[in-house]
Amino acid sequence: MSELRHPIGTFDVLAPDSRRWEALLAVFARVVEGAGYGLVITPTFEDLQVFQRVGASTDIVRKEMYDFEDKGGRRVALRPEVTASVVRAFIQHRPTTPWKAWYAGSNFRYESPQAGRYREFHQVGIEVFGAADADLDVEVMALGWEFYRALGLRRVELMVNSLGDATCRPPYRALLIEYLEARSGDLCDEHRDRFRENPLRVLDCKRPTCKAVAADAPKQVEHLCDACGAHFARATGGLDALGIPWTLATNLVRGLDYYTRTTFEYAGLALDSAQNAVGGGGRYDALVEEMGGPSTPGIGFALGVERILMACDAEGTLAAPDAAVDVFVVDFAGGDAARDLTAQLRAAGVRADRSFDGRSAKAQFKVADRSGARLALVVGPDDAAAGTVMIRPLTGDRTQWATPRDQVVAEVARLLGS
RNA sequence: GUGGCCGUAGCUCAGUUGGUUAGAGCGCCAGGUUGUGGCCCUGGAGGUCGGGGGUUCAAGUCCCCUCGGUCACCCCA
Repeated sequence: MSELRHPIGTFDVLAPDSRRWEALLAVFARVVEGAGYGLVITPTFEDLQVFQRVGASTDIVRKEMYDFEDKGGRRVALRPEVTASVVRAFIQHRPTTPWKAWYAGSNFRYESPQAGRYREFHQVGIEVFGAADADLDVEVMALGWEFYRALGLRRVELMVNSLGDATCRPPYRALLIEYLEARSGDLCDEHRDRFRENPLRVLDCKRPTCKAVAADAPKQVEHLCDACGAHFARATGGLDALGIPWTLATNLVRGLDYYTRTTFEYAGLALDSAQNAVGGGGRYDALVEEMGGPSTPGIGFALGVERILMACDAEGTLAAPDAAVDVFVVDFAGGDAARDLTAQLRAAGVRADRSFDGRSAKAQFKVADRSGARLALVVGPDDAAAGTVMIRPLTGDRTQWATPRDQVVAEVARLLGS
């Protein structure tokens, strides 16, 4: 066992597994860029305040944040999620709205790892600022849906809820507290004392006692104000119009407190329930203003890369694409040909590899075979003296032939093109 | 933070009631073919048995501690 390892809750991804990551990111970029979203790159760490303003009362910010003091005495934190950073960037740069952004990157939460849960994990996501239209909710939910479909996933469920807004959430909240007050004896230990601070959390509690209470609790969707009700009807009607199946999840409460109106989650039905949340998001119309910016509506989602890959494993989709070079140069005449030919081939757009350290012809051919190359270029002492290169197909009819050294790159390009 | 299970070669694992120099398959390297891959044959490299302490004539094996992995609770992606 070597002494140095990756930190707890982190992991390395090497090829060929990493090719699945490349493929996943390429599919995501294709889907969202095809809808007018542009890549936004924000820092991996931010001033601690950026995250504290977003969710001071949530576990993610309270207990799981990787925060520390840097050498300049600043309190900073590795981002536990990306939305806060993107909001901060929006406020700082004030791009024209509607601003449609996508991202891909690491997030950090200090908790003990288990299946599908890591201290550093990866998300892809989108955010849109400056449009309150319910049709945008439809677009955002549909893009996530399309992305899963594009990966080949079939067993994904879209769950939708509305959390109301500043008009209808407070009265609903009061109603919920009143209900919980009457049933407080039936709540789990944790929520019996704490339901007054954050009553919505009880709806999300997985303990059987709380679940029973939550089942009969008043539902926000039945107590929406007229504006939120119309918004929700338009958003869900839009999903129906696009033929995207969805289910109403009246107890859906997300882990961050900034959501308003439409909230949603994607569940991977092929996964165990402990890690079946493969993505989630919602509207956050008050967040930009809360963080010190102009009053601006917003909506977005974040999808968990590790969870999605688990779902792909479970559904047997998204195989790692084969990576292969086109040509492998076998040189046992001193190495000049391997050095020069690989450079010339690459300059001509041909993927080319070679061996090093003067290995035997047999060893070089073994590596050539493993490389997946279609062609080998062979240069031994006789070829070098004659100024020729042997072209040898590595599959099918393996008859090889000699080609003049100064024509071989063009010849290879022609062979590969056909 | 709490609990279950698990740590032997790069990987997957075997290793008997404690007993000599810890093994296999795969992978890797070399040779069999002084210039030609996949199959085959032969050989080789590679291990402080996670670490520390203890019991014992003797510990990969038993005990304690510790570190790590993994899964679950909580929370979430």
